Amino acid sequence: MRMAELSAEAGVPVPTIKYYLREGLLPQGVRTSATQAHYGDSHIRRLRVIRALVDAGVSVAGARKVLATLDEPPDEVADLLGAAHAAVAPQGEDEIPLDDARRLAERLGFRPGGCETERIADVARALDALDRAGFVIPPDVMTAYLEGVKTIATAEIAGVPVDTPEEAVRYVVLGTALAEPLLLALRRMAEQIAAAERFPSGT
Amino acid sequence: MRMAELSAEAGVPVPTIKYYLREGLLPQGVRTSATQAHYGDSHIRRLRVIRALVDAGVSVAGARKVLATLDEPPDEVADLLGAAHAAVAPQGEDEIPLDDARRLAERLGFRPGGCETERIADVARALDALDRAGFVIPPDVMTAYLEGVKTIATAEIAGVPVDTPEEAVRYVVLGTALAEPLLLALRRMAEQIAAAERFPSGT
DNA sequence: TAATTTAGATAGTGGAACTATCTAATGATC
DNA sequence: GATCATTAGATAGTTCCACTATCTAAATTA
Repeated sequence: MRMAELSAEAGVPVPTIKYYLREGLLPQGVRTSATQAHYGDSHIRRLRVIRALVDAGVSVAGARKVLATLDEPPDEVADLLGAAHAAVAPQGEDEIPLDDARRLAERLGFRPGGCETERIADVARALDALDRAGFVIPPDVMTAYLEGVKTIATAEIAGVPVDTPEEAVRYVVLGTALAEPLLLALRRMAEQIAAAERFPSGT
Repeated sequence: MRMAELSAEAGVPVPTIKYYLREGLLPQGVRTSATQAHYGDSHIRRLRVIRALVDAGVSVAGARKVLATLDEPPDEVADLLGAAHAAVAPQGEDEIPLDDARRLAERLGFRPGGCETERIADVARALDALDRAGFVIPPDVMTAYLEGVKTIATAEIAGVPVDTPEEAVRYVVLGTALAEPLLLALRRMAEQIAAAERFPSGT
């Protein structure tokens, strides 16, 4: 298939496809001459994934990392997850206290070596931001956060398909990035439902 | 306090403060003459909240909505939550099928009137994005998502302080926006911990 | 009086994600 | 085989966003 058809199939403008090619998000097609190349179904699928990532709020640079991990996955699941997380998590350089975050990690069942420091730092940064805004999360709510994410994460990891490595990689890498908007949307929906129960329409 | 001091106290550059004033995120100070105004502690606190929102990934336009809700909150909790959600949720115009999202809402305990359609549409959009990427969430994992967000949302709503309306408003509005990065970071951490248990360092 | 500070207006910057144009070479069609 | 459309690759331009800088006239402070 040629560029025009790829564009039509995937619903992505030609200049944008060229941009993704330049940025290394989409592999080159098979060259048939100096000014022609042709593309296959894998390109269509890849384009759909790119759009999904970008729509999910992942930057083009982040999407490149995610896709690079998909293409050349590390062998160990922990490393795979680490790469997926590194591509998606916001990064900051500044030093922040990790103690509170570490305590939360322990409450989640953390054991030394069971989780990279960078993820603890993520949590620490989020806590720090809350703190700087003067916002305090009630202890009971924090406990529920831990319980909720534990439920979620345990099921996600239990759901990693072990039949073929490709499936596992796809599941872990894309699941990390693409499920985020869904989880946030589900939380908002659940909040409204819970609010309707507690405050039945009258304050 | 004058502009320079406000800037120093809040750690925000003067031009940025002026920008926030222009954009209506920060209320004007009390004018003492044609070229002077002075600011109070409320301005410092407000600036910290603005920075926290922006750091949390909320756009300046979104932050303006969040702050407007803080300043003039609706009376009903449901409306308050709705306004906070509307300010934070990604918005899309296109028509998408709501059926799957509605089914999830029902599994969360939805009852007609218990949740605005816009939140269901959010979920629907997230599901659609997953779908377009060809990514399928295993049923067990989706069940865990529902259970997890239900745990989280129930505790959050139960934690709404009812002593003073101001507290309730602050809790609902800021909690909606500021807890998002924390939840995502906690999920990533929990995933790594769960992965370390299931795949103990050797695929 | 002189130096500093400020409000308000206007304009400029840098990054991100596209989008457009151009050229030379191909491929498809008449 | 002439003509017209298409393409790769290069380069440049656009739009939006969140700032950041400059300027002026007035006011404050030293």
